[in-house]
This record gives sequence, C-alpha cells and structure tokens, in this order.
Amino acid sequence: MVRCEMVKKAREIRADKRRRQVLDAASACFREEGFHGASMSRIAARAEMSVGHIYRYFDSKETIIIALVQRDCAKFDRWLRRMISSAATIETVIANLRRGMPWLLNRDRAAIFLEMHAEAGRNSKIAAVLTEMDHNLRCLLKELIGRVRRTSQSGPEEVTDVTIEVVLLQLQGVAARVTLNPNLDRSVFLEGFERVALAVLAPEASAQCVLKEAGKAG
Amino acid sequence: MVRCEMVKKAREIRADKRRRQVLDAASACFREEGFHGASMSRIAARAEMSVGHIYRYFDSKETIIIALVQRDCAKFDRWLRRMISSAATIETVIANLRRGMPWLLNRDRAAIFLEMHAEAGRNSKIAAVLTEMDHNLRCLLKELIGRVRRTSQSGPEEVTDVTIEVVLLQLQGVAARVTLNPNLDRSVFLEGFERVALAVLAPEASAQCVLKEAGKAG
Amino acid sequence: MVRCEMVKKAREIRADKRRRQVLDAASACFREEGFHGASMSRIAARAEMSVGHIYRYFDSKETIIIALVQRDCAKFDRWLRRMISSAATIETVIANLRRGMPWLLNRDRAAIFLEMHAEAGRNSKIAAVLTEMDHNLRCLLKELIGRVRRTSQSGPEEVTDVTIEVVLLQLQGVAARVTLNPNLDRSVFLEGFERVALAVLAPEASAQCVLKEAGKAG
Amino acid sequence: MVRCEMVKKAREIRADKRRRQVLDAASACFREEGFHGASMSRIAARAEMSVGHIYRYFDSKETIIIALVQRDCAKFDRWLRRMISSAATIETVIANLRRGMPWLLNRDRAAIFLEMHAEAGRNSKIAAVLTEMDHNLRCLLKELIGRVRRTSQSGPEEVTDVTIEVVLLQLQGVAARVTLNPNLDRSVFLEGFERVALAVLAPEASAQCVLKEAGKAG
DNA sequence: CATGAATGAGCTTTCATTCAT
DNA sequence: AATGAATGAAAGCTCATTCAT
Repeated sequence: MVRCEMVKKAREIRADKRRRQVLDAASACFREEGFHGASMSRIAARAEMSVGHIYRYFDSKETIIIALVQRDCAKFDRWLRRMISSAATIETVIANLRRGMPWLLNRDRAAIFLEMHAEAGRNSKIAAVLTEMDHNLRCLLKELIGRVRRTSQSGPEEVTDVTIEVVLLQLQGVAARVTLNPNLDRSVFLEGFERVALAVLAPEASAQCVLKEAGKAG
Repeated sequence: MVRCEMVKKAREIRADKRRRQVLDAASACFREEGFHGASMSRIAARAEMSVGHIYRYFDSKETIIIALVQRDCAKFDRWLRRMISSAATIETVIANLRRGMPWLLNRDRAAIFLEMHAEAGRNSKIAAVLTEMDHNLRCLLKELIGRVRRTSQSGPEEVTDVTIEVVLLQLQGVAARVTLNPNLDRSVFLEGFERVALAVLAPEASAQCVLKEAGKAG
Repeated sequence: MVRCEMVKKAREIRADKRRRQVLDAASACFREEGFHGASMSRIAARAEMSVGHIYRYFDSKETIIIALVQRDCAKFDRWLRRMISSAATIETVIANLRRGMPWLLNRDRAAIFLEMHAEAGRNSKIAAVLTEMDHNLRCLLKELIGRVRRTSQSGPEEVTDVTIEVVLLQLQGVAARVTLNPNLDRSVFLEGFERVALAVLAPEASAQCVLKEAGKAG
Repeated sequence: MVRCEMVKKAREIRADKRRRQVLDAASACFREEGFHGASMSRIAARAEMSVGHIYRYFDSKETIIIALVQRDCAKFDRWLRRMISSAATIETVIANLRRGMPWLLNRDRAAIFLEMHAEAGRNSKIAAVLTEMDHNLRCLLKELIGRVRRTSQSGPEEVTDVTIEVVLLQLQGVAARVTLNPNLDRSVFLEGFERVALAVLAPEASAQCVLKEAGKAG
C-alpha cells in the first residue's frame, strides 16, 4: 500500500519530467521554426522520445503550444511577484530591472513572445491565456508602482490606466526591438527603461532628471 | 517600335496590377491564418486567379511574403516622411499622431506586424528587410524630433539613441497591447502617446506636465 | 466562347471519369480490406492516381464510401425499376429473377453489402443513404407484387408489410449465405427464391406448389 | 501436490474469468466501433485491465476477434440445441421463436452479426469458424424440421437443402433488415417468421393459411 | 500476476510547386 | 496570358504490440 503510493509518486515525477522534456524541446523548435513550422516528429526527436509517446502527455500539438504559453506566463508572473514582494523603493526596483535585463532582451524569449502574440490573433484559446496573464500583470504593476510611490512619497499613490499602459508598451515593445536590432547596445535599453521607470515611480524626481538631461544635451 | 514600347508598357501595367492583386489577397489570408497557415490555393482563390498563374509573378510563397513585407514597410515609410515634411511644431506632431491612431491601433495591422516580426526571427531575408526599414525609421525619427526641438527651442537639438528607442518601444509595443486587450479604451493609448511625445519633444514642458499630474493625483 | 464551353464540357467528362476511377478502385479495396482496412494510398495506387489528387474529387475517405454506397444503391434501384417496367406476369418476374441470380450471388457484391450494412450501424450518414434506398425498394416491391397479382388475378391486390418484409429478408439474407457457403449450388438458391416468389405473387398457385412438394417428399 | 493442483485449478478459473472480461469488453467495443475501429487500449480500459495484460490471454487483436466469433457461435449453437431438444411440435417451435424474437431483433446482435460476416469475407480464419458453425446449424435445422414434420405428420419427413436455405435466408436477413429499419414494428417480423415456419414445418397447413390470407385480402 | 511507458509504422489529409493545354 | 490537373513529400495523429518493472 505504502509501496503502491510510492510507485504512483515516482510515476508522477517521471511523467512531469517527460512533460518538461516535451515542452523544452517544443520551445526550442517553436523558436526556430514557429508554431506551425515545427513538426511533431522534429519535436519528438529533440525530446528524445517517440512521436506517439508525446501524445500520452499532450492531446495535440495545440495543447503543447498552450501549455508552453502558460508556462512562460507563469514564469514571468513569478518573476514579477518576487520583484514586488522584495521591492519597496525605487532603488530596488531599478536593481531588479537591471537584473532582469538579460532575460528581457534575450532573443529567444523575444521570438517566442512574438510567436505567441501573433498566434493569439487567430487562436482564441491562446488569446484567452495571454489575456488573463495580461490582467494579472496589470494588477501587479499597479500594486508595485503604487507601493513604491507610497514609500517614497514621490507622487500620487493612485495609479492610472494610462501609466500602466505606458509601462507595458515599453516592456512589450522590447520583443520587436530586439528582433530588429539584435546588435544594439543593451545599455541603451537599460537607460531607457530606467528613465521611464523613474518618470512613473517618482514623477517629481523624473522631472528633475529630464531637466538634467536637457542640461547635458542629448 | 513605338507600338512595341506601348505594348510593353501596357503589359507592365497589367503585370503590376496582377502583382497587387496577389499581394492584397495574400495580405488578407496571412492576417487570418498566418504565413504558414495560409495556402497558395486559398490565396489564388482570393486573388481570383489560378494557382499556377501566381507563379508567373512570384517565384515562391516566400517571395510573396517578402514582397508583402517590403510593401508594408514602404507604405509606413511614406507615411512617416509625409508626417515629417509637414510637421515642424509639437502641435502638428500631436495632431498627426492623433490622426494616425486608428491605423496604429488597427487589429489587422497589429496582427500582420506581429506575424512579420515573428517570421523575421527565423527568416533572415525578412529580417533584413525589416532591419533596413528600422534603420530608416530611426533616422527619420531622429530628424523629426530634432527639428521640433529646434523650432520650439525646448531642449537639446541632438537626439540620443536612448530617446529614439524609448519612442520606438512605445510605438512597437502597441501590436502586442492591442492583441491582448482589444477592448481597451483608445483614448488611454492616445494620452499615453501624447505624454511620451511631450517628454521627448519638449523635455521642459513635459517636466511641468508631469508635475501637474502629480498635483492631480493619478 | 463556344470553345470555352467545349473545354468545360471536356473537363467535366474527364472529371467524371476520374471520379469513376476512384470509386472503382475504392470498391475493389473495400471489398478486399473493408472500409477501414483499406488505405487511401492503396486506393490511389489502384486508381493509378496520386493520393493528393483523389482529394480534388472527394472531400474525405468517408465521402468516397458514401458515394460508393449511393452508386451501388442506384444500380440496384435501376435494376429493380427495369424489372418492374417490363414485368407484368409471374413468368417474366421469374425470368428476371433467374437472370439476376449471378449478380445477387456474386461474392464481391455480398461482401460490399455486408460491409455497407455493418458500417451503417455506426455511421449515420451511411445509414441514411441505405434507409432511403430501403424505402424506395419497399415501394417498388409493393408495386411490382401488386401489379403481378392484378394481372394474374391470383390473390389480393393489396400487399401487406409482412409480405414485403418476407421478400426482403430473403433477398438480403443472401449476402450472409453466400459468404458462409460459397460453394453451395446456385440452383438451390434459385429454387428457393422461385418458391418464395410464387408464394408471394400467386398465393393460390403456391399453395398447390407446396402441396406438390409434399407429394414429392423433400 | 493436491495443493498444487488446487492452485492450478484456481489459476485456470481466474484466467477464464479474465478472458471473459476481455471478450465482453471487446464485444462492446466492436459493436460500437467495428473490429478495425476498436483499439486495444479502449478494450483494455473497458475490461478494467492493462493493455499489456490482455496479451497474456490473447496473442493478438485478431485472436480476440476469432475467440469472440467462436463464443457467439457456441452460444447460438447451444440455444438452437435447447430449442430442438425441447421442441417437437409446431406449437413449441412457434413459442420458442416468439421467445427468441427480442434476441433476434436486437440491434447490437445484428451489428455484430454483420461485422462478423463482413470480416469473414476477407479473413479466412473467421470464415472457417463461421462456415463450420453454419454446417452445424444446417444439420440441427434439418433435424428439427424433420422431427416436427414427423410428429405432426404434416409433410415429407426428408428435408431438402432448398427448404433449409429458405429458412436460413429468412433468419440471416434479419440483421440487415433491423439495421435499415430499426423502428419497424416487431410484430411484422414475427408474423413473417411464423408464416414461413408454418410453410416449412407443415406445408399443408401453410397452404390453407396462405389461402386464408388470400381471402382476407392483404 | 499485472502494469503502462515506449515504439515506430501507418493512417488520413494538406500543401507548394510543376506543366500540359 | 492563363488554367487547374497532377504530384509526392510531409503534416498531425493513432495504433497494435513489446518489455522493463
């Protein structure tokens, strides 16, 4: 009985590992060939698994795509939550931002991001996953910005939709920028983000900052 | 001889019309099904042409995709140039921006934008076209911003890469935002754009503006 | 214009021929391997056509099956109608029956018959085709029997459902009998049919016939 | 030693139960999806057994099909023998027939019957099983009819092949009739069978009966 | 005795592309 | 210039069967 449970548990662990294997392989294939360009047999080969066996863990190719989208979203969600829970001041936010840059500017991530959003335009299930994620994202951002403003007493605590959208446009525009301009100096992006972050988190300080730039000429 | 040339000309006009027919049909198909989801036979049906005849004007499906990307880029380029040639003050830029919103927020445009950039991640020819376009875009933007700053004497005339990138992140993030959030109030975007445009075109004025917002709380 | 119409006509003829080719090949494959055992690639090979090309004429394998069932039913329908239009007396019916025996007892026909009816048990579209055919069949039989009885003044002109069903059980039981007993003397079936035909068409005469058999001991 | 035998016996009983489980599950699956449509994994699920375990008792899917056909045939054989051993008069035969109608007209039975005979057309092993069964059937029928005729002194005791075939056509045609006409009144079939049974078992009586029908007009 | 993970061949179907007309 | 018949490779997916546990 105890034995049985242990076996079950072991099986589950193994199954999870398998699922991960598939998702990792699929992610790589999708990145190289797109959702529709990638073939199940190539995904299987990359996952070192037979085609048929993949279907034990995923009902269809679409299911894999959706699972992958969800996994990516969850990862981002966790990242943002960690950022919020730890960050209360402008400095920590900036530090976190700096630390998150490699991920944000990663070309593979950008490629998958674009693929996912392009697909969302014609697959309502994927659109639903992304839209839900987007909703979470906006709530979290609202809280983060509000909290920082409160602690730094540097602006109105209430955060408008406009503010949120400006931040999100900035973050989500990265995918296209990176794809078009892979060799651009990363520090350019970092500086841009910091400037916007400042303007949003501490409007007054930002104003001074902007004025300073004016002084530096650039 | 003259006759011959006229015939040639007529033929060319006809061929151009055919090519346009194909590109229009392809654009619609791609928008609905993606580059890979769209089939030549469906494109042909939409172009009211036989499949085989398309191959008289385009070597392959990929050629059509590339031609389409080029055409879209050229269209955008012309739009931007017109904007620049006519705009010299902050007010005209804002007015132009306002006029360009419906196009910018159009979901079909956003879908094709994402499709194109996702494809660029794996097709170097398309990447090349888009990257060249991006280069033009940045030059034009630089000139536009510089000129406005000069005429309004409201900041440094030299425009840094950081500034350009901030603007482009904003503009290119729209595609993802619109796809995820199709029902979001358009005025939110407009206000966001205006705020960023102001900050970029007239840093001083923007600073005052931001401070004002601080006063309004939000 | 006239040219165009002729081309169209020629195309149609060619297409019809193609369709027939496919149906003939499919019929042979289905007979040997069953609807589900037969593969499209084998059907294509037999039709001397590429797999993909078959899909120009039929939407799916199921469509082929249905078309085949309809063709078979139509063939049988025509046979029965011819029989009716020509036959007004018991003698002509019996003669027609005799002439129809080779077809009725043909093992291939029997195999397809069984396949079709087995499939009807789980495919409602096929069931619909067969049920409609069955309805026609019963009407035609009713008319045939009624007309013969009238002309020979040998029984009630009205024909009951029971009578019809007895005849149909007899006719449709053949498929199973032939499959199980391929070597059985065909004359046995013929005699059996004649006896039932007589009993149904001319009850009085049949009674005498039966009595005669009693006399012959057999 | 004794212990050993008891264990063996218990094991055999257990194995038989397992086999039965599989056959029952297979029968249900085959009825719903056909021999080819049913999958081993679905059969296993229905038998509440693992896929691999089924292969302990059956070498292959085909073996299951054959075993099932044999079991069905044996069941029918037993039913017929019981009918014969108990029936000696026309009345008991008719009564038995009446009692057997629900089974005979059962759509599931009809479906399996058609499936089996269709398969026999292309699988010689199945054909062999069914043909042997058919032989038994004919012998039993011959004896039954002969015995009844003898006891009722109502006709020649010797029974010809023609007579046997007429009865079998009638019985085996039911499967097709039921499939095509599932809503037909069951009494119609019963009356048809009785009429034929009468004609076969007691030709003289039947003649009178037929004449009577003539009188009733129908 | 019993499980179900694993395989890879084979299924139906779609596609970009060619070419005779 | 224009058609669409024809191809065959490759897609996503399912299956009977095996075997380590």
